Amino acid sequence: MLKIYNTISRKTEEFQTLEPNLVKMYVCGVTVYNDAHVGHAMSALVFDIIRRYLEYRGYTVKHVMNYTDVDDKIINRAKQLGEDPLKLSQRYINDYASDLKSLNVLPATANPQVSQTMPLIIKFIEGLIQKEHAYAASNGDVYFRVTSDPDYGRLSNRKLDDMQAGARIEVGEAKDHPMDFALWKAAKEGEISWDSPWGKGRPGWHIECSAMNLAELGEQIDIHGGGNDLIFPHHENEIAQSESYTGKEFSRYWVHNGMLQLGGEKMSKSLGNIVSIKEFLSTRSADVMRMLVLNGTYRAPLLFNDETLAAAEKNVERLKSALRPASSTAKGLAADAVSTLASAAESAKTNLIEAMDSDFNTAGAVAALFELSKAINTARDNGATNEQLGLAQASFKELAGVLGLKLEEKQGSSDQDAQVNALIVERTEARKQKQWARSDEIRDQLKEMGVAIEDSKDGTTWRWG
RNA sequence: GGCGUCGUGGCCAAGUGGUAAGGCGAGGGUCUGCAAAAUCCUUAUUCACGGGUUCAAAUCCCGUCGACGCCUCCA
Repeated sequence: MLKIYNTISRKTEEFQTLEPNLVKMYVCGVTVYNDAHVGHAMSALVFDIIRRYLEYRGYTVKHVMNYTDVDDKIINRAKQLGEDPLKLSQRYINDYASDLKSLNVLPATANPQVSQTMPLIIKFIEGLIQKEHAYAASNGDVYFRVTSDPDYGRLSNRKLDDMQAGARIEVGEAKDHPMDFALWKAAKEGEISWDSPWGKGRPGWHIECSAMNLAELGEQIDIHGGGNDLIFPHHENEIAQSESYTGKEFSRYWVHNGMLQLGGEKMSKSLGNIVSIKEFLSTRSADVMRMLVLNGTYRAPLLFNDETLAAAEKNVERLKSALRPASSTAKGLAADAVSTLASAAESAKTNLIEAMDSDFNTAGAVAALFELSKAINTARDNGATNEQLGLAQASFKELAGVLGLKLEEKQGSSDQDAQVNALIVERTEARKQKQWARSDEIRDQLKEMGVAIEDSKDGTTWRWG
């Protein structure tokens, strides 16, 4: 039985879907005006892992991730670059999509964009005005009336009175209540805008997600996800809008990932302590980024530093070792050793499911993979044939795949491979002659080229990496 | 100040009432010409601190200290 921590109840709850075997999951995507960073990658990976696991458990997952392509920051940046804002955002949408692909994140089943949801957004706002949850202000903005929602604040566990007490909240002149938030913003001179019953303008930040949810998944969804920095005000306001509009519970489970930490602080565009996904992938593999996430707890802050990265890198290498072929001189395993390996594969599966069922305990799931890789490697060391290893390796690969790990060895071109093979032949000859200096020289040369070699009784094997 | 998450070995991190998974690092062994990889052994009588409940607590309760996030755009 899968259990998920639900932000709104602050409890771990049994997971039950609205419809049998179907999960409707909406995850807040990014505002596209700049290169995405590894913090965004963390969030994308967390929900990719959740989605993969749900699918592994037999659910069909409708996974919606939106793009915010209309926003102040986009407008500002477009102005700086002298570029059309929608062109700019489209450029970064394509960019982010390719980042996600590089990270082996499965494409969402839908990727709605604000700019393409205008009619529904306007209709949504009109509905809220009709139900007196919103009002058009004198300045051309439309605001949501927070006092019209008796539950307002229940996701983030805040009370309107407490929030008002904060000195940082200034009462907008046009607002009836300081916490009222914009559904529609009147356009400033020369800004990109859309026609609406309230004049030219554009949507506020929160309404887009309510509208796109409705468009893609309907009135009620199973999982709503995003970074925990979105709990307030974004998700709080989404709930207020959607539930005021439909009169129904919006999302059953609210799932929030913790923030990636660089130097003890949240990585964010505004703090400037950023490593972009592209920078990361120029030196390390997608599996390493994913392993970093898997090693942690999705809800907790994730430490991004040399030590945690080095560990993740080693972990990936270690898992890869389980997939290596049998020794060419393997004599075969005795029956009892074969069944030991088979039961190791069985318990790895059981343990992985048990861990993941417990609020996506990925660290526990990875531990199950380590146990199995050890069993496989031991079997190989004891002379297992490829056939004997095959079954365990297949389940190992399947389980790693549930977590989204590819565990592929790097490939070289055939020219490069030929060059390496020639050097290996030369080195083998040198070793036969006990010319250790020459042998080690070639090994160093290969290392420079990015080739790791292993000598054993039955010869030398090598691989890129 | 308010809300929330959390504080487990050198580091990352499971474990939420019955006596500390896993990984990285470190030390030692097997293997090797030497390495590398793999594998084996060792590495927390103890879970921020102080009280309390209990036959029994890292796990529950109270308090203290500390970290991080949100309260303003943010994955």
